[in-house]
Amino acid sequence: MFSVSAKTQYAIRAMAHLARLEGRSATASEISSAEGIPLKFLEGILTQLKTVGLVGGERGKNGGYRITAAPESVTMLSIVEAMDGSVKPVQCVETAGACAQGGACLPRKFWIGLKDAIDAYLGSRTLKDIAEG
Amino acid sequence: MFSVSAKTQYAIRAMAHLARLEGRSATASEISSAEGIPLKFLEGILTQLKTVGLVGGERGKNGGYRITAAPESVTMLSIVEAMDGSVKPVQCVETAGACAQGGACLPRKFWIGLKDAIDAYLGSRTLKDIAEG
DNA sequence: CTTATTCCTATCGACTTGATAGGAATATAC
DNA sequence: GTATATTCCTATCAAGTCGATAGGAATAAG
Repeated sequence: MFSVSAKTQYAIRAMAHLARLEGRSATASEISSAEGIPLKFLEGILTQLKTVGLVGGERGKNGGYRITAAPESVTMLSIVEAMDGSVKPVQCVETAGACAQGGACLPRKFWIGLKDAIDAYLGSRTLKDIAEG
Repeated sequence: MFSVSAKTQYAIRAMAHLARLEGRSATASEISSAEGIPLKFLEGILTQLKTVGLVGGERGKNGGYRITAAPESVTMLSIVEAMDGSVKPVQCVETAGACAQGGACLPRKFWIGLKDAIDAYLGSRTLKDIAEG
């Protein structure tokens, strides 16, 4: 239950790898072999991390990826959300009007509480906690 | 991310239905039509809830299902675990020795912390909170 | 112009999930 | 003891998701 996708786990490893480089860049190939992540799969992950601005990519020879912020300012939540979207135990946590019971819907409050608990945890931990800088 | 299966959502609705009956029994058919849950699917869910002891089932004519404990003593965690197993963001949260880094593995500590946060929330809410008894 | 790299799109097999179907076991009622 | 209502067991199915692979286009350095 509540298992995390391989994609997200890979993303965290990749981000931790880049964090240890302190701003220097690494190619997808380097990260792939260092962290044991399938290259082509990793490419997609890095592209995704790039679109949300967590990493920067430079094309062409001598290109590569670099982290764009200090590890202590990158929350785990931002990485998880970049991969698998926002925490949403049930669909209706985002659509207030969907339920017939409206604001009085107890299950909805329950699920929103769960989302908040998860977001709070993931939002309070940073890459620095993981990368052992 | 972290979406809850339809099965678990159905199970909660079914349990809430039984909770409002205060110990009286209901057939799967009744619950199915009252809560809008596919009958055959629901049967499997109730069987599963029975194996963990959350409900009792009586066969034959005039049979049905009844809740076995007071709603305020049934945690949401127990229902969720009955449906989809224990909260386990990554495999290694249960197998301490799997990781090469052993006890020093920071990601593992991170995931265990997430599990603990989720378990704490789900364990602190009960059926009573949902069923508006 | 060659080479190394990011980036884009398509595809694949395996697995999971929600749902359906048929029927066996069991208990009640008449 | 037969009909009926119900739980319970097993098998199956379609659709979707996921992890992974493949080929190649765009881009930049030298």
